[in-house]
Amino acid sequence: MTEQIGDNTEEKIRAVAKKLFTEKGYSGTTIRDVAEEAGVNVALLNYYFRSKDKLFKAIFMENFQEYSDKISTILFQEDLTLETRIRHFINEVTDQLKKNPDLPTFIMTECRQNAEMFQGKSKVYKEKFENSQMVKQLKEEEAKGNIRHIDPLHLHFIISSQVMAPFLSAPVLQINGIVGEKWEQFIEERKEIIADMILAYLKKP
Amino acid sequence: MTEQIGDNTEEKIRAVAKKLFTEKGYSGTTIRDVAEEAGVNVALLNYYFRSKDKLFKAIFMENFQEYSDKISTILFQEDLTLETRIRHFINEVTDQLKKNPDLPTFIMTECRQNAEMFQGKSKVYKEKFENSQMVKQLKEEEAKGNIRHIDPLHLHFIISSQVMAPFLSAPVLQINGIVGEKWEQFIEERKEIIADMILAYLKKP
DNA sequence: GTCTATACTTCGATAGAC
DNA sequence: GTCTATCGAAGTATAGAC
Repeated sequence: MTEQIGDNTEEKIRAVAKKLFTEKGYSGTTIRDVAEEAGVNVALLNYYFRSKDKLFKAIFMENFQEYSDKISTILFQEDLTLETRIRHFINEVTDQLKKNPDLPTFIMTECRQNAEMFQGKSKVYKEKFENSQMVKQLKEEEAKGNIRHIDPLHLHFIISSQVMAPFLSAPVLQINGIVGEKWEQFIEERKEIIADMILAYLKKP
Repeated sequence: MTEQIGDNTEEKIRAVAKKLFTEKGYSGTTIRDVAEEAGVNVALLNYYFRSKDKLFKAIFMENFQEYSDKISTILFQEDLTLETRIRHFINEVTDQLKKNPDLPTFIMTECRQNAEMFQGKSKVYKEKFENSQMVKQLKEEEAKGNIRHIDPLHLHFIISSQVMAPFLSAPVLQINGIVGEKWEQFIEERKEIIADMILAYLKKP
């Protein structure tokens, strides 16, 4: 009973920083904002995290890892048909992002301003992807004449960008009144539309 | 012979600022950077544009207008079949963005941090879209049984986000070696894939 | 129009008391 | 662990000479 989850100072700072960094980006966020909203002072941030940069990286890499692990899992899972895998991928990654709606923006912003940080991770991911069940399956189905030819990179990019799009564009949608209940519905409807669209394309001879 | 286009100081500042703002975002850009790269001093920026904020908005709104005008034109053009309109839209908007590759990021960042600025523009655009040839055509073709039903908002969002995706994700693609010649090729290939994909979906009963 | 010089503000970081 | 106080660096804005 002495401690509630997320109730200690370090967690509080982390939570606030995560919120602000994803909302306003690295440069747009000041450690003073974070401190104020967390109800502490600036010195304490540096006590826990040494610097703004380290605070950022601590939060960011945690988020990113979680997300890319989820993706890998589905890409490699053994017992799925191509169609099921694609639907599963779209549904799971969407749900994952719903829990972390600012992650796509987070990744984009950071890649733009801090590319070096991703060089390594990205190379590993690329190799994993190329050896995944998904790519293997794409080649097999194409050879069997079940689907048309598509560069796996293109397919992967299309799926990923379609899943991420409403999160990246959330502010634009918001301006158009797609918020709250409507937003939820919009995202859910997209799951099926996107999957159907990709599968319609693949299946067409 | 006394003046070359874009060679006067104001245009020079505007050009440099546009470059830096789109590269590094608003917060990431300093007026000292702009001044230095434009070969002038800080005071001159404030002489022409009064403040960093006004400089930014001047450039931004100019870019945005150009882009949304292009979109409107294609949405309203009279003598196009639905298929041609979709292909045309994808091709034209892609080409437009190739000339202005940082505009999507520009818009996203700004909507996130400065939503009020778009409230008006967005409402107007939405009404225009709902009364466009494209939406009219969608309803007609659906009534004729030529295409399946889709909420025009979903379709518009899918097309737009797919066209913008590689620009928003440029840094991620860059990390994966999609640069220069490869980038050019990637974008061009996508034009056809995206169009085929959307049309495959629509045409499927 | 363009420059120098400078006042004012904000930010990240740290020293040191408790 | 947490706070106050303060520093140096970077940024914004303006006054005033040319």
